[in-house]
Amino acid sequence: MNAGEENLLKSISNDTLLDLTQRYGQSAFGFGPGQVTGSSGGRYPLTPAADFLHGQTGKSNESGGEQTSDDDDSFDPLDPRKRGSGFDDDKHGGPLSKKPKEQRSLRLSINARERRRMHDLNDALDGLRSVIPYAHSPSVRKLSKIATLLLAKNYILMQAQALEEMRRLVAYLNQGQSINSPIPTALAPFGQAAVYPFTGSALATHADKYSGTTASLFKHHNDKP
DNA sequence: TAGGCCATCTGGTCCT
DNA sequence: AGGACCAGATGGCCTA
Repeated sequence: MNAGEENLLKSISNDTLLDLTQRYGQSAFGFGPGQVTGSSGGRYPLTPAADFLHGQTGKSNESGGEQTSDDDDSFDPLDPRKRGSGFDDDKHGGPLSKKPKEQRSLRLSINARERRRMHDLNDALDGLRSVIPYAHSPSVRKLSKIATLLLAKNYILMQAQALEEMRRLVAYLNQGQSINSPIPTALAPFGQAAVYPFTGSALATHADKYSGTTASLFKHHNDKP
């Protein structure tokens, strides 16, 4: 882990998590060990396990060319979300319009493959979104890619740390000490520092970098003027 | 209107 | 040779 990453990890703060909690509501962060927020929102209907499996199998299914030939995938130039730069569009006189038919065909094939690859990547990101703790509500804006990765990374770190604290607690109890004896300093913050171990605000920092403000990441869709 | 985010195209590189 | 991966470029949509 390099210094930048370390700084990032250390900087996920209680404040940031508190902020997320407030924005998404308590239910979105009602996760203890073993409890991931329910993905009952309409957008992420799969269970985490099922979705993970889907993510694992989806790539092989789709990339295997199960149903898509190179040129007949779901690309729709009229769909605003699927429109690209249009360089292969004769109407725009792109480079491909001047190339031999064979080269153009090859290019289209490569483009289709790349599109599928990116769709697989996005499917995997959706799967990741579905298992990290934030409000999976249709009224909440979907996490951006970068926010998804940052949140997931820190969620993993928090879980790992919580697990470690749990192990230490079990070891301590197994030593036969009275439960009424003073809790060691190391265990005193269990449930707080263990779950929210970091100080600073790297997520906010990165969110600011990529989104302008942290708040913009979690804005509600129906917050329209 | 500017900035953020995204999908797509494209050419280059690496791998099998 | 063909496919996967990557990064840059481009243009569209959305929001503050």
